[in-house]
Amino acid sequence: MEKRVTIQDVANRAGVSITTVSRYVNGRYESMSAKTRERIRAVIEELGYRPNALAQGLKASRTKSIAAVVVNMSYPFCVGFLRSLSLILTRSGYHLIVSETGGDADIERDVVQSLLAQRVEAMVLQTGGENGDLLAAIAEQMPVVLVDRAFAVAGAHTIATNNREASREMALHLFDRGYRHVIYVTEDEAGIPTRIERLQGYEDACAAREVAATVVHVNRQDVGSMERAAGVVSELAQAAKGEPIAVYTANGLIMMPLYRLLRQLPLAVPSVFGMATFDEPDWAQLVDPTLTCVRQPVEEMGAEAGRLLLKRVHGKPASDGRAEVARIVLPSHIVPGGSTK
Amino acid sequence: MEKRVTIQDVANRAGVSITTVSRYVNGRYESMSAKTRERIRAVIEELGYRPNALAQGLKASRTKSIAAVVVNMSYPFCVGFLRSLSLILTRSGYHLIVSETGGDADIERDVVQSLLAQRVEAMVLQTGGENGDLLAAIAEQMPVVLVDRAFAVAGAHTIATNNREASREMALHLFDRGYRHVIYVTEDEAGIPTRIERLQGYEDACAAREVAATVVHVNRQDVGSMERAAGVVSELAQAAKGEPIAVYTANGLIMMPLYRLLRQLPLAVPSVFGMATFDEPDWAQLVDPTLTCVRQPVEEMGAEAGRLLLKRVHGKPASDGRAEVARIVLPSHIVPGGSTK
DNA sequence: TTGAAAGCGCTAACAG
DNA sequence: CTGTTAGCGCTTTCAA
Repeated sequence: MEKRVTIQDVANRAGVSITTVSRYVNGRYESMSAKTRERIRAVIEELGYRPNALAQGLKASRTKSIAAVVVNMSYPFCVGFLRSLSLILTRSGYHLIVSETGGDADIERDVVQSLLAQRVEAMVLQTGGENGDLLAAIAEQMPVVLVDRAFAVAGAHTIATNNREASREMALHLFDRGYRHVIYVTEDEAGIPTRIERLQGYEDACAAREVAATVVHVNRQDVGSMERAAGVVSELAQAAKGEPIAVYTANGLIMMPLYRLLRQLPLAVPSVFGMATFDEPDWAQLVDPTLTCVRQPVEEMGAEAGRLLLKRVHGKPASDGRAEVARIVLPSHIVPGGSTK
Repeated sequence: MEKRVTIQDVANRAGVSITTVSRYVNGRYESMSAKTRERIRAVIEELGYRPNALAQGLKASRTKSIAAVVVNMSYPFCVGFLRSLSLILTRSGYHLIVSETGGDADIERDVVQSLLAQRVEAMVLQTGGENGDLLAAIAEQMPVVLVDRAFAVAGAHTIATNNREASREMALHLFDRGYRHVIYVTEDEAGIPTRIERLQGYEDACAAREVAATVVHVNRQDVGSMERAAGVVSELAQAAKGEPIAVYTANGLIMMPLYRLLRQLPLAVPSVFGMATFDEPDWAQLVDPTLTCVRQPVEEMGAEAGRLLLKRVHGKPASDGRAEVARIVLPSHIVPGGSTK
C-alpha cells in the first residue's frame, strides 16, 4: 500500500507553496502566471495527484455525497428510482450512498444518524414515518426529500405520485369494462400514506359507482394469506354466478405471488375475470394475456429528487434562511393490458 | 441550518479536555474515572453530539465507506448482489456508495478516480476490463474485488460463478430432454469473460453430443436483432421437420424481449420447442409454462464480497505486505421449469 | 502573482 | 486519570 501523494508533494516538486497548488486545483488560474500554472499541471500529471476529498470537505463539510434511505433496494420502485437519482448525481460529481431500513423504525433512526455523522450533504428517504421529529430536525441542517410516501415532515420536500387519483381511475376503468365487483387486495396500511391513498382511490370509485367495496388484506411474507385471498376471490366468483369480477392489487409485489394462484382458478381472463395492479412489473408484458397496470413515473421521480437536492445543496440558502418546501406530485397512468377487456 | 456541535463543545460543557471526550467516544473507558465518564455521557446526550466521521477519517483515511461500481444497477444480477452486499456492510457500520458505468470504459475510469479521491476504503467492480492497469494500481492501495466478470487483474480478488460448467450442464440438460438442436442466443462477447465462458459451456455440450453449435448474436437495444433471432429459430424449426428444438439464451435480459416473439411462433412448448435461459428472472415462475433457467447465487456473491472486503479492510495487511488473493467461484444450479420437458 | 499561517474536528503520542 | 501538543490534507484570509 504505497503512500498517497498529497498537495505538499506537488508543491515541493513544483517549487511553489501549497497555497498555489490549492489555487490551481480550484481553478483560480487568474491569479497565477501561465508558467506556474503549466508547471503545476505537469507535476500533478506526473505524480498522479488527486486531492483528498475528505480533507477538502473537512473545512466546508462538503462531502460530495448524498444518501438515499429506502425500505428495500430491490423493490422495483427503488431500483428505478435509485438508478435515475444516481445518474443525475453522478453528472454533478456527487456520490450516492444507499442504505436499507427493511421498514424498521429503529434501523431507520440508526441509519440516518450514521449518515449524519458521515456528513452527507442531503438525504432522500422512503420513510416509515415514525421518525418524523428526527427528520424535521435534520431538515433544518440539510435538504431532505421524502419520496414515495408523502408523510408530513416540517422542512422536508416530498415527491410522490397521485396515488389516490390514479387508483380511483384504475378502479373506474375496471367497472367501466363491465366487471361488476372489483376486489382490492392490499397490505396492512400501517399508516403509510401510499397505501392509504390507493385504498381511498379504490373506495372513491366504489362510491361513485355505488358498489360495495371488497378489501382483502394480505401479508406478502405469508403464503397462507395469499391463498386465503385467492379463496375469497373464488367464492365471490361463484356468488357472482357468471357475472364478470376483477382483482386489483395495491402494488406489483402483491400481484407477483398472487398471480399464479389466481390463474389456477377456473375463471377465464379477461372475459369473466379481470386482473390489474398498481405498479408496472417488468413481467406485465410477458404473461398472457398481458397485465393491465398503473405505471408510476419512477425514473422521473428519481430525476426530480436529484435535481431538487442538487439545487438546494449548491444554491445559497434563501435570504430568509428558509427555502421554499416543494411538494411535487408526478402523475401515474393506466397501461391497459389483455387482462382486462 | 444550525451549527453542529463539536467535540470542543462537549469538552467545554463537561469541563474536560477534548482528549478525554475523544477517549470516551472511542470507548477507552478504562483510563477514565466513572464520574468523568458519566459526565461526558450526559453532556453528549444533552447536546446530541455525534462525532464528525470526516474529521475522524482524515487522520487514518478511514471513511467507513466502500464503493460498488456496476454496469447498470437495475440489472437483476446487480440488484440482488448490491442488496446483500449492502446488508453485510451496514452491519459493520460501513456505507455503500453505488456508481454506474453503463459499460463505458472512460466513465468507469472517471468514476473510479472520483471514488479514489473520495477515499473509499475498498471497491467492488463489475468491470468492462479495459482499465486493468488502473485497477491493478488501485489494488495495491486498497482491497479490490472483481465480481461477475472474472478478469485477471493483479492484486484483485474475484468472485464469480462457474459460468462454463453451468452453461454446459444446461445445454446437456436440453439435449437430454430430447431437443435435437439447441440454438444459443447471446450478445457480442466483447471480451467479457462471463459471456465467453457461457458460450464455451454451450459449445462444450455440443461437442460432447456431436451436434453442430448454432449461435445467434443479438443486441438488446436493437429490436430488429431480436426479430431476426426469432426468424432464425422459426426457420430451424421448419428445417427440423417436427423434431424438437430449443432456444437457450445467455442471460435473462436477452430472454425478456425475445420471449414474446418466440411464443408467437406456431411451436408447442415444451413438446416440440424448449426454452431456457441463464439467470433466473423473477418472472420465470409466472409465465406458463414456467421457464427453465440457471440460478446464479447472486445473494451469496454479494455476501461473500462483503465478508471478503471487511476482512481485508479491518485486518492488518499480511506480514509480507501482500495478502492472499482470493478467487472465489460460487456454483450456479439449474432450475427445471415447464418450458423444457 | 505568491506564500505564511490559522484553522476544519478529531486522534494519538507524550507528559504530568 | 487527564491534559498538552502536534498533526491528518486542504482552504482561505491577510500580507508581501
